[in-house]
Amino acid sequence: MDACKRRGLRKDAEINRERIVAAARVAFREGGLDVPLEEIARRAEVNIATLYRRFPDREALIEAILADRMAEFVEAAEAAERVDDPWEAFAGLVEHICGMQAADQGVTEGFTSCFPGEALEAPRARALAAVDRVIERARHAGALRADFTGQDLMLIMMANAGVLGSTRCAAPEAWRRLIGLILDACRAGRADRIAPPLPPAPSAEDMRNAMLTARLHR
Amino acid sequence: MDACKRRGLRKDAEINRERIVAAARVAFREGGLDVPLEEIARRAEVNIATLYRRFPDREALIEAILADRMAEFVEAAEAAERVDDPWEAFAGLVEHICGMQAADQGVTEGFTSCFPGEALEAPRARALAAVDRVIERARHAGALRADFTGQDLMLIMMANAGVLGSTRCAAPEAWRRLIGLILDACRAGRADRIAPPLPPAPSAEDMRNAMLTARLHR
DNA sequence: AAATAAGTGAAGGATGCCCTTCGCTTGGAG
DNA sequence: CTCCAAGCGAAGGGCATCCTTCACTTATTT
Repeated sequence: MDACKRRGLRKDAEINRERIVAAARVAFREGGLDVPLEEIARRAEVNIATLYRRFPDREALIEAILADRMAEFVEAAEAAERVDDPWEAFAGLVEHICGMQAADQGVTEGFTSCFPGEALEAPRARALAAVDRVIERARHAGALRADFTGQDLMLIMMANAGVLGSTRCAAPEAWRRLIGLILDACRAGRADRIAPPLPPAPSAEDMRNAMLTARLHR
Repeated sequence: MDACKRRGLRKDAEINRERIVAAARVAFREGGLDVPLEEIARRAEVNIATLYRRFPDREALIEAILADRMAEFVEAAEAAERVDDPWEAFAGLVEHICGMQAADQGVTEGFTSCFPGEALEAPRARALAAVDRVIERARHAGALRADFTGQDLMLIMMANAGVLGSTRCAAPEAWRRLIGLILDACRAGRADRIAPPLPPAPSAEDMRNAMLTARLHR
């Protein structure tokens, strides 16, 4: 009764809600986070007003859809912690994350342009913490280059997003080549030319703000 | 008289044209290729109709602006051919190209989303030919990993575009870190894990078509 | 200096998307 | 069975951007 938030939904409304969520999942996956909401309503065979009643704005809908993708992110990161070989843990995690981006355009945009919505903050922080532990372990094991940081992983995700944006249709496997190259670069002892570290290493906070403003500017 | 295409321009019209071009150069650099044409007209202190009279559509304007960026691309690639050390030639060229992307958002979008406009086809082909020669030389000198191809350079540009899209404001030097990493990966003999080559290597034609359609879809 | 070809700007459809309103319909409790 | 709160769809207001039209102005030519 008092329990969950929306369990006061009438049965038909609940059905419609599921139709919307399902349609949005597909639409965001295939068309990115900017697809017209009206298209989502059409795919759900539901009136646009119904969509707006259930989700006050686009952000709310995105949040609902991205929630379980984010959960997968958390799970993948924590699973990587349990992989024995530190390098395999790291490399496998990178591949998993980038694979998620490749499989879902909404993930690509949502994870790199900004991490929208407060509801996703907690799982996101949890995932990043696990990721950091995986990175630290690989570094200390001497498998991962010593100057690698969590910021670099963000960089990799952004780079992957760029490749996917241009090749998703024509060469949907091209991203594998990119992260193959990058993983080569990440192995410890491989570098005799040192890639410059990010200069004064902008804080995660700065990054986040910049991402938000960047998104608004468009 | 019959000679050049637009040398029939009246003097005031020529002046206005220059104002438009100058404004567009700045606007595309700072805001990307999607800036409203009305904003360009405003910056040029010219009526929107004047802009449309001179450039029938956005593509025509983009073509005019990107022409000299493309010329710089050609020049950089051919200059790299004259650099003695094959690796320095290659690495310097990659840095130059990515630096152009970093300096100009219009270049970032124009060079990776698609290469718009027939007028740019010729210089583009010329640049890519020179790039290929630089790559071949570095490979044969044993400096560049044996499996590196011209496609990989495209991949690098796309990856760089992705990083720039998310960091241009907050961390405008972040891209250097990415290409530092990637260049590490490109040195010959560095790879004991082989990055998978692009599978059946989609033809340049396929790539191009996909880029065009991708652009249309947005 | 007048004629005329060319250029200019203000205004105005057309489209596509966001989001809201309002009268009708319907599920489900009494 | 009846009732009504909740849900629904059709229609529409608002805004941004693209691109065009047309009456007026200005540069050049004779």
